[in-house]
Amino acid sequence: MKRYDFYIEDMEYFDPKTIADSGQAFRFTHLGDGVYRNIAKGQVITMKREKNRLYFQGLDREEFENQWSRYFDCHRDYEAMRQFLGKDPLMKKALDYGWGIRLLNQEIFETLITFIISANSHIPRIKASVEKMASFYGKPLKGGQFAFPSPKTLAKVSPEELRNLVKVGYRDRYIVETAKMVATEEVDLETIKELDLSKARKVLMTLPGVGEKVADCILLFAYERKESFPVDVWIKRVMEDIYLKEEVTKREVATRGRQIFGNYAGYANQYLFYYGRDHQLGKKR
DNA sequence: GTCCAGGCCAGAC
DNA sequence: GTCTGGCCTGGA
Repeated sequence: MKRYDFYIEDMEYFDPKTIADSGQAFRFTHLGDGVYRNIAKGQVITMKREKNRLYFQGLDREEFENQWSRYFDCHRDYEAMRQFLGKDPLMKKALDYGWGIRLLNQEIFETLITFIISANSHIPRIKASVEKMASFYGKPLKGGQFAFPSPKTLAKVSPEELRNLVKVGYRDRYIVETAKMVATEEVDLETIKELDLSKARKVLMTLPGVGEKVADCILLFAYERKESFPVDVWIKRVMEDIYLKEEVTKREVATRGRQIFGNYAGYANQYLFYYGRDHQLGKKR
């Protein structure tokens, strides 16, 4: 990176490209030459990994330590996690393949809405919708970028407008209704932090457009519930093929996933997803 | 033209 | 509680 504000040396298991492609966040963009831009927390930052150095621009070292370190999950011991998960052969491969994944700790409302959008969709389309949503309703940031809109703002948008402008399809009313429930604090996203996993899940699922899978994603990617195990089609295929050796319901896959991987279930999930999807694991011909 | 993708919801049993 | 069909949209 030609210009940077600071760099971190010898940071293991941190690769912007892998994070950008891991399907947990939708505002990473490859600007070319290995430089990635991300927008979060009202900031636009760019980063690049070159060998053992991780270059950052748009924030200084102090900001990284105070505000971004947790976002990038830097307070967790990835070595210990990899030791624990690496005991089985498939997971070992998945850990190597997705070596640079961080399990991000993102903003709650943004994660909630983007994962409602993600239902029955795919990454390029989700990203396009989220970018449009930000540019139409978000606060302007530097470089012509936009922050993710607030609950209040989205609560006031009409579903028709959302559908036409942001191309979210039938999820339009889910988004507006959910934004309303958050804006009025009918559902308080902060107090969910205090609840145990199953209770938190239930509360999230009272929001329209949030089912089991989306709730588990929000818990994992925004609430730091690393024992959460979201089950999408890829995880289901991989788990049935490699671990369970039988076809079961998604709910059963989630339960058994948490049993097998314990407190690291969320990490296992992320590596399996990234590896399984790229290798088309368990896909029926 | 047909098919389907990181699911959710409503309605029927 | 479990199962089924319908659903926006865009790209293969």
